Amino acid sequence: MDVKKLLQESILRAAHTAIADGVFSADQLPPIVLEVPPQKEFGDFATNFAMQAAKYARANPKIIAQVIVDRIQEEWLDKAVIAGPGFINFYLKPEWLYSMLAEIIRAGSSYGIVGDKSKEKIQVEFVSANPTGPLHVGHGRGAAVGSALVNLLKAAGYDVQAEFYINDAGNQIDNLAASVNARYLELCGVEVEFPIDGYHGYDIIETAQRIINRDGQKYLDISDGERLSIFKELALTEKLAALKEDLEAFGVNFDVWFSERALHQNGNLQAVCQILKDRGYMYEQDGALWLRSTAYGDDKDRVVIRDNGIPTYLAADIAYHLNKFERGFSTVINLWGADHHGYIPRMKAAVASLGYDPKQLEIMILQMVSLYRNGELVKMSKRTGQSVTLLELIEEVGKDAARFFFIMRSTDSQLDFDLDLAKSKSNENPVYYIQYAHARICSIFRQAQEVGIDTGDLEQAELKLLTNECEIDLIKKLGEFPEEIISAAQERTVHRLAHYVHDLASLFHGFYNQCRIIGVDSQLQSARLALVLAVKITIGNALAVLGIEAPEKM
RNA sequence: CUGCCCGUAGCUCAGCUGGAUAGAGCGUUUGACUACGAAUCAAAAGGCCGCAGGUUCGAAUCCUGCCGGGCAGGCCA
Repeated sequence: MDVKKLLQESILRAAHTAIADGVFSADQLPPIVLEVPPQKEFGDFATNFAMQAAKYARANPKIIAQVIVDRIQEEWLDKAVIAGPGFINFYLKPEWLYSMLAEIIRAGSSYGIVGDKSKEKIQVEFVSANPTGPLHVGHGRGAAVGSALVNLLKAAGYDVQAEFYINDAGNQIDNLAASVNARYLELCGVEVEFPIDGYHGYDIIETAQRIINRDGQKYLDISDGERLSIFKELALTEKLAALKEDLEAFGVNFDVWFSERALHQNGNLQAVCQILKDRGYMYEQDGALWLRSTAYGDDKDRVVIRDNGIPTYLAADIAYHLNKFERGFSTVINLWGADHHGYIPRMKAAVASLGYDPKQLEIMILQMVSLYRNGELVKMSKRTGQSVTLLELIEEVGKDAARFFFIMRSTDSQLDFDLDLAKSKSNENPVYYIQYAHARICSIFRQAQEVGIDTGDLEQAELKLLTNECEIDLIKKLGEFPEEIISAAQERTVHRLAHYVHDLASLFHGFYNQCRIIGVDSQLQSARLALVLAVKITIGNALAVLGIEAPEKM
């Protein structure tokens, strides 16, 4: 079925036969990597196996290549030739393309859902923004990449859970309460000083106003402490709801919303400290409790419980990660903003101190996002410390364009987000370029139906009539989708998929302009409809992973 | 000062565990709608892959040192 696998097996067999024949000797063989050659003249697949094997065998790569070529004979293989410094190029008989195409149509919406790794539970924790204000564009990158990564890992067969860690304990929440309190008093005509670390965002005033609208000035009569604690809960509930709403509008959903406060209330912090003490990674000094994170490569040890008895953020985080691993995840992936990268060593050290392999905790750092409008950087407000909110961004450029722009770049690179480009509904926008391909295909099928063409059973069509170069290229590209999913998932690189689907759309548009579909000879017409259907399926499935709509019309 | 990320075409960026002539989009120039959606296509121009060493059959890719930009370095989160 899978030609690539067959080919790998053949190469391996040939190598073993050659060794058995005593042609060359090697106590070890490199993995057989097959790649699509950079140029078509080099065939359908190529391998550098001979060059790699040359190292172990201490022989001339070209000779090893020759030995292998001499020993490969398959009915589906047209020829294998040696090229360049020792590549072996394989030219396959075209049938494999057609059976691949038929299989895509048969698989339909499950094409690209590969493998079954459901034994492996992976958790992805992302966004986890403080519920103290609206999400901004930086969170947008995390939200888009995180949700796409979840989809990608699911497509690759893993059992995946998306989680949001709610920072509903600690300083920032007290500041939130104090800020709302100050705004409330202000609006009630009471003169107050705004808290130094307070949140200046307009949304805080709105929250205070809503409290007044609902409950009037009745909170003026109670003590400051009581009022603060009531406002804390009110604000938290409201901010959290707003967060969920914004994320849903962005196509982002979580399986679990995990409360930090719950960790405190359930005694998880004390418990984890006890475990670390027992394991010898925690000690007392200057009245505080320290994690011996230097034992696992951190620059210095870290305070976990302050000398005033209040736990640091790290304490909750350690308890949280222990909780994650106790839930049975073999891999835990955290998406963090670049400003948190300095936190990695201590977190890894904490995981190691708890007896887990730090490799089980993968931390993906997303570099900063800068917005550009009219070629100029959109500066963030000094006073509120906030840039454009995610919601504003979605309203301005649309969910799909925003997601695509966040996803299309490597997370290691800083992102220059061009607002004008993202919202232009024209040829310069890569999102619409891809969606247009999908809509165009849907239009073709509408058209076909109107003139009474039977579009059922297309996998039965005479696919071997597809012999144009652009048709062949398109089929090959379609066939790469499953392995694209696998490698993107392995490398946690969602942007690869964005590039793939763009390339696919490009090949489709080229084909479309060159080959007439409706109205040609009816056998060829069916074959081309089949091809186009497979493109629609693949684009649709790829976009689904990215969380982007595949429209029927635009 | 130390750590992490980045430096590739005018701009924004790909380039997978080292491999064949370094790619894409935008922008620029020139062409293609009296047949399926021109939000499209075809073609051209455009590169000491930051610099300097090293590793080897072979380096944009790996190592070291510089240079430039971003982000961190709290008993804040």
